[in-house]
Amino acid sequence: MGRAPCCDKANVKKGPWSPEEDSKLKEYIEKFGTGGNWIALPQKAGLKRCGKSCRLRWLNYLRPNIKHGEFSDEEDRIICTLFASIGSRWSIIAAQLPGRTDNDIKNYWNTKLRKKLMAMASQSQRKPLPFPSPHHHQSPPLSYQSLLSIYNDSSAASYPCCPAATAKPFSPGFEPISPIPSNILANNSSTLATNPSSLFQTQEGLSPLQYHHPVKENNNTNNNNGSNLLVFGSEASCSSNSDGSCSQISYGGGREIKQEDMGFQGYISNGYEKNHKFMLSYGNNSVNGSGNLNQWAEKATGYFGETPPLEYDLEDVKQLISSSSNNSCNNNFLIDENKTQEKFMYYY
DNA sequence: AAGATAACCAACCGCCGACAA
DNA sequence: TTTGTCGGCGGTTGGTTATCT
Repeated sequence: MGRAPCCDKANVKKGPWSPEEDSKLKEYIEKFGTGGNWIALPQKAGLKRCGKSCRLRWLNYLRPNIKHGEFSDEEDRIICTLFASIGSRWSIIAAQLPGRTDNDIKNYWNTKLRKKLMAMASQSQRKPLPFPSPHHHQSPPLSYQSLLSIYNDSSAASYPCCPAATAKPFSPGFEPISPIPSNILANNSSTLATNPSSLFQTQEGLSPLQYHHPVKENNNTNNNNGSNLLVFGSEASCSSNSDGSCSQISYGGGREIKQEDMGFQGYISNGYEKNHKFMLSYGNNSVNGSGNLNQWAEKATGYFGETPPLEYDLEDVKQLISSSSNNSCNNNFLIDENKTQEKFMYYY
């Protein structure tokens, strides 16, 4: 049984929005809000548009505080990192980049960022690879892992970070990663079956994303010296700080994350500190370099040759993150040697 | 200058999950 | 439990602009 169309397609306008339509929509929403019903909105607003179209136009273009234009290096890095961790879940990635829309980021990734990484890779092909390449003995092509590594290296100059690094990988303008609601990455969802987060599954088959809720700067109970910890780890749970507050929130099942759930703007204004560390840990595998190098070396696919298999992006980017943790101090990922399970962790 | 090609990006489409009846 | 509706998401399309030949 097919689904009824959301609107009478014969009587709705399609194509680019005119300034008049824009102002009508903007005016209406600013006055009355969406009313929680996009389908009914165009009629009320006097627009001959599909409700979905109105919603998209509002979210991607008319909404206040939308940022257009060039992406910064930091934004690039964040996109790469999140792409590596959660894949093409643009709405989630967008929620971490205030002012950017999922559509924007998706377009940017598909048209520029991926190519940017490729270009960097081809430039650096004359240099020795940071990884052994068992599959290609001559002129080994780069994998996406190394692409991202190259990216991190090339932009590292602006972040003279070093291991002890409280140096922040994010630009001063970057806001904290907001709490990822539970629903985000439920490991038992069918969506995630094809989702990269499944790569972080533990041997035990547990892989929900663990998330350490950011704590306020003045919360001295955090055992990371004020760093907040985001863990994509093995167990859905909520751990308490000594003061009884819960600074670690884990997310299991539930509905999909919504951008408004992320609430990054309100969150930003709530006094969370902005000096963040970004941390990736693969648990035991990441404790020493060889683990990751082996991981790299054992990978049978995902190298880029003359015709880069872009479908391996995600896989490669993910592995890169683990690899790059050990090969460069100027990436965003640090190792938590205390972890015994594979975890994807963000400190901030 | 003109046509061809590439790059960009706004918008559309269809699927999915949540929710209510 | 089933069915219908809606919001939301991600993939894709197609029009426009920029660049190349």
